[in-house]
Amino acid sequence: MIRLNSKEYITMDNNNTETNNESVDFIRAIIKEDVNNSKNNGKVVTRFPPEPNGYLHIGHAKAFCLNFSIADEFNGKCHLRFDDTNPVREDDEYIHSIMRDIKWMGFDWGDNLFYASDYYEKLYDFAVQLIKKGKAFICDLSVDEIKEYRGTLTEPGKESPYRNRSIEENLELFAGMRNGDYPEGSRTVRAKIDMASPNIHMRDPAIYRIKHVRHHRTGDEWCIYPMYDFAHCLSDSIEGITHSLCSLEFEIHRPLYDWILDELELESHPQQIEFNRLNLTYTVMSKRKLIQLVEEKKVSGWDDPRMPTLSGMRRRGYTPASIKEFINRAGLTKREQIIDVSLLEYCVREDLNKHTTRVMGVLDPIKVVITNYPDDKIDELDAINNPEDPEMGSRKLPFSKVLYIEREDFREEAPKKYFRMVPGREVRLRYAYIVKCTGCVKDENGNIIEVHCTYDPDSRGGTDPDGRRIKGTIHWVSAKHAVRAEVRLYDRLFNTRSPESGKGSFLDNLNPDSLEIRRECYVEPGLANVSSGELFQFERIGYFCADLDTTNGQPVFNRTVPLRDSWAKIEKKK
RNA sequence: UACCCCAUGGUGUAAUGGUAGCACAAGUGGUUUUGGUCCACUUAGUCGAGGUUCGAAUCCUUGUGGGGUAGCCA
Repeated sequence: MIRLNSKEYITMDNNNTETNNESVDFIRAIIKEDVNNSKNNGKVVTRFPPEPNGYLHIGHAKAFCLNFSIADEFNGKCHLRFDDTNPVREDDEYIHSIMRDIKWMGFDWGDNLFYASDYYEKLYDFAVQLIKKGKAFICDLSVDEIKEYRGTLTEPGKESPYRNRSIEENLELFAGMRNGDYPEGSRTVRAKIDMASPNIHMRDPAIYRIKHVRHHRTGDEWCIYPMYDFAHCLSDSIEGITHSLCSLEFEIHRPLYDWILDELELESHPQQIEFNRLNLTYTVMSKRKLIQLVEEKKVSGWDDPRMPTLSGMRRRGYTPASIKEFINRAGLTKREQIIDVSLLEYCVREDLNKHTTRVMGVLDPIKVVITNYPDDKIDELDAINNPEDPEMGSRKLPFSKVLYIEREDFREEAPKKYFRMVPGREVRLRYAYIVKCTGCVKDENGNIIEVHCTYDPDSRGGTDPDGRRIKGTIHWVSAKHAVRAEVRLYDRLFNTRSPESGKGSFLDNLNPDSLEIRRECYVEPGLANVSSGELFQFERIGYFCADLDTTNGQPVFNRTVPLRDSWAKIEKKK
């Protein structure tokens, strides 16, 4: 999107710019309205508030793309705030990975880096204020008792016997809690709201608990920590957030969010707006399940290329542009969304098609001998780097008597519509020559070990001099010049559309064939010294990304996504 | 069973009381030195019942279906 002025927005890839009737999602509509009404003096401040207890996945990407993009579109700011209010689950390791992933996606929080733990002192003071107002109390009920007193979804709760302690006593006990006088679990601070509320979150919710646990940033300074519901709204308010965007499951927390800010009579009262989480078919997204995959070694780690984490997707070869495009296309509403992974795949292909260099690589090699080609001759042929972008130029490819082609590109008997290498027929070797297959050589077990053909010297470059139409074109590499490579073929991690639903464990739905490693692949010589992260299209096969495990002269490629394959569809139908 | 939210082709999403459109997926054909890309076309939708209105996907009532909520997690 391009900002025209403070009120009007158009998209570039849409040529009805003059009509300017592009629809916006409901959140942008609300914010636009607020800006038009000069609410918050027309300012927009959003925030992305991850808890540093895990790696970011594409669902988080939706949230931070939203927050950063909106800030950008409305000339505002987006804060990065680590919601580090529960020291038992959090660690610095995650802070680094989260910042890395957000930067990789192309967003910048500038100076606006915050931690909820920076506000512990302020938050403590706010709790004291609430106590002084008679709106919070120290409760000595145990976890089990609190649960019992809370009531159920259908029955109201009972008031805590400690609910009517004097303000003085509450203040004294709270100071004691902070001072470390009491063991964990012995007391909590609770907001005094309404034990009969139909919304359970309003039944005197805990706002502080005792944890004698070292915090990754504040160390041993504190042994009481604020709960999410208390810390989050106040952190938002302290930072002057105008629109606090979160996912749907927090909808029911909104009355509490507002209650706390109202009781404290804070000037800055951000508006919480909830949106739908992003879910993908054939994928699990919950942090718990992703941890399980890592811990039970179902994948190699958080950055396994099959994981929906940003670090996994980066390693797999997904680009930030393709992920953003996908998120934009997925949309934003209040309905539960389960998006087909095929849309994600479409978005990567779309981006990679435009930008990656074409190369030739043979993943399942079989030797081809051009019987009428001179033994020692080496030809240099021109190959176009990207037909979508002439500016990417061309490169030289060595050609010689012995080549490798894909095993599936040769058949002794051709099925209908098969136009690759078949005895007696012609096929084009891409950018090289038209060759005629003359037969094959088998070992004692009947396995084909070599294919023979003759070439037409007049067809250099792959042209057909006398205008005969050659339907098939196949890729190849010169055996003498080829570089051996390892290729890792990834498929979806699960073989059911919603691996999280159904009877058994989601692990029952793991796809046993989600990773296939091919160690004897041959790629064109220019790929000998690729560096990790480089992206390519292997012609006729798919998009590949040089893996972290690549060492000089020994490339390892990850398949990001295969090319669409209409031949596979034809074959499947039969 | 209480409260809250949601309901448009297979999937996702527009239409904000006035012609139900787009994308992905699926299918058919064309172009092609990648069975890729690109192009054209086809299939397919407003959860049900009432009501308001000249007119309802949109507003109201109600039913049904899906989701969320009973951490001293976020």
